[in-house]
Amino acid sequence: MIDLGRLRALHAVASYKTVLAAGQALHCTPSAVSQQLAKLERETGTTLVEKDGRGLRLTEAGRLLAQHAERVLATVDEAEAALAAHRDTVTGRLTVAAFATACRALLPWALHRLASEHPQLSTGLIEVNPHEGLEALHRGHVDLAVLDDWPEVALHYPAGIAHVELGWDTADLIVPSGHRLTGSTTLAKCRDERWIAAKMGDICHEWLVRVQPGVQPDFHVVEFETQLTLIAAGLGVAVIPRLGRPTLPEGVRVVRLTPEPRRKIVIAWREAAAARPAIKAAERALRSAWAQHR
Amino acid sequence: MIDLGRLRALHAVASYKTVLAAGQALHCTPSAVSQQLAKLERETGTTLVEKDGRGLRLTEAGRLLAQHAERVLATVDEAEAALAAHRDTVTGRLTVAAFATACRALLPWALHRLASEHPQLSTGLIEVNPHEGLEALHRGHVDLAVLDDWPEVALHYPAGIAHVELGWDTADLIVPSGHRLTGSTTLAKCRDERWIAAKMGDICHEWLVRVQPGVQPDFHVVEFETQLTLIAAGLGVAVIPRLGRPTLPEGVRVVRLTPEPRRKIVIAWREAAAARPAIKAAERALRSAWAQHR
DNA sequence: GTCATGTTGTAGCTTCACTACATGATTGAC
DNA sequence: GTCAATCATGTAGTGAAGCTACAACATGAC
Repeated sequence: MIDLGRLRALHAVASYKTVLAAGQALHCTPSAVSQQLAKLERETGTTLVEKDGRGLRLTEAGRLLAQHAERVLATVDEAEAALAAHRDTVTGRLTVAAFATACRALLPWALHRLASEHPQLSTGLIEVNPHEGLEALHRGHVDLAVLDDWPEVALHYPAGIAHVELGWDTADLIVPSGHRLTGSTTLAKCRDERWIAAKMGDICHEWLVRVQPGVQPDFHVVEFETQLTLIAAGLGVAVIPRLGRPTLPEGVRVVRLTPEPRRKIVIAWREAAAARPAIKAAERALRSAWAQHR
Repeated sequence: MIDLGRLRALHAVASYKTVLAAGQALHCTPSAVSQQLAKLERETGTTLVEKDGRGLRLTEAGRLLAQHAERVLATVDEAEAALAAHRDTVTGRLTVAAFATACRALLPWALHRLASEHPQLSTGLIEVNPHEGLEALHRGHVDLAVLDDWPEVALHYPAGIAHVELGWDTADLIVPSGHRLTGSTTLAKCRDERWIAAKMGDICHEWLVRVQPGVQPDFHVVEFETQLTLIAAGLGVAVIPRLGRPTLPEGVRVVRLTPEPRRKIVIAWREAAAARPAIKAAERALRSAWAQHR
């Protein structure tokens, strides 16, 4: 198949009339242009130029090919321009993975903002736990992950995954209204409580048994809304983060813990996609949603 | 500017999904394809592919560029196809130079035939003497020349000019009706005649003074029609070729010469343009016109 | 004729692209 | 869990291709 350099040479000669001028336009010597033309003629088996006095003249075939060369070069230009524009455009599809409470408390606002500011971007969301999120990110099933990272159960970020801190979310102990504990306390003092926690394997569950060795939760439910109902019924206590926490029902009370249990909220993406404008725009939108939440 | 080979690699990967298959399609190793992609990414400053399990997945930018690559490659294909079609098509513009009597006796038929058989070909004609014809040919002012070549004043064909014989044209001595010579004669026996010839510098004039040393024509007119009128008026004799000779007026007679003065009718073209279909078609048309003339 | 302007061929250097092979990652079967 | 199959990619080496500098040649103006 024809080489682009040859077409450029032919097109330059067609435009500038002489090999010398074409060479200047292409930033090379006339000899190089002449050689390119000779090779193009050999490769196409066609006479493209003829001598005309001191200069050259294109044959019919040369003019024909030069016209097509112009189209080819224009198409290549378009491709480059489109790519350059793409580099600066928030576009395409962005799928986000996020942990449950972020899905409720942050993503609706962030995705709405993204959609309104960048109509060319289409978005998707899946709820995941942090491990699933990193996996999905790594495998390319999602483009961005919003993860909660408990220091005590620190996440391991695989190579090729970049992450940045969005902020810190504090969790409180939630107890039934008539509970003996008030004001603030430490986890150690709660050792004998009946615990309500997420299911085994869930990071909140992991965190609890890590932070409070020996704890054996009696109730395993995922949704905080349900946990709160169980607490209100006096069945136990739970540690529930503030982000996305439902309005507290009657019959429960907040007890602050010291030290405060905190989880880091993290945004992660593939380093390979770091330059993508949609990623950066999504980070901005998430920060905006985070600020609004606080 | 983007290189075609790289675009081909990207397009193949987009089509075949794996570097391996793309390599097979492009008849090279997967390593080569991989290197091309890596260079394309470096050159564009864009991430085009991402790992996806054992294979690859194109990024948004990759898909975008692959789409454009498809257009570019299609445009290049069109260019090649157009050139190939052009190679087999009698098209463009063909300018012919011919000597005076050929212009009258051959070219009308030949050009008419060319025009009717090849509507895409546009033609032009200029009347020249053989030297002018070769010059015009050499300089590219015309694409084909029809020349008369008197053996005694043989033409010199510059390098790069090809020629082929079309046929031989005989000339006769034309004398007033009452002239002493009849039947046939030799030029030597006409030494004392009053000569009517073309202008100095014209090849017919050159030929006469070369063949008949010492001859000093008294009348110098270019057109044979006029020469015949002068002969009919009894003012002299002339040697007039048969090709394109006007109908003889009253008052003149043909005297055959021995040996017969003959000129070779030649078609010439630039070797560089020899492969052009229009040149070959024009030769065929001229041969047809020549056969018709005889 | 001489000079300015152009094209083109040649030798040599540099760059580029490809292959062969090795390495590393992932998947699915057992 | 291990192993084999599949695939991408990095590296070293090799051969080809492109470019430059220079020379040779052609043309046109004066």
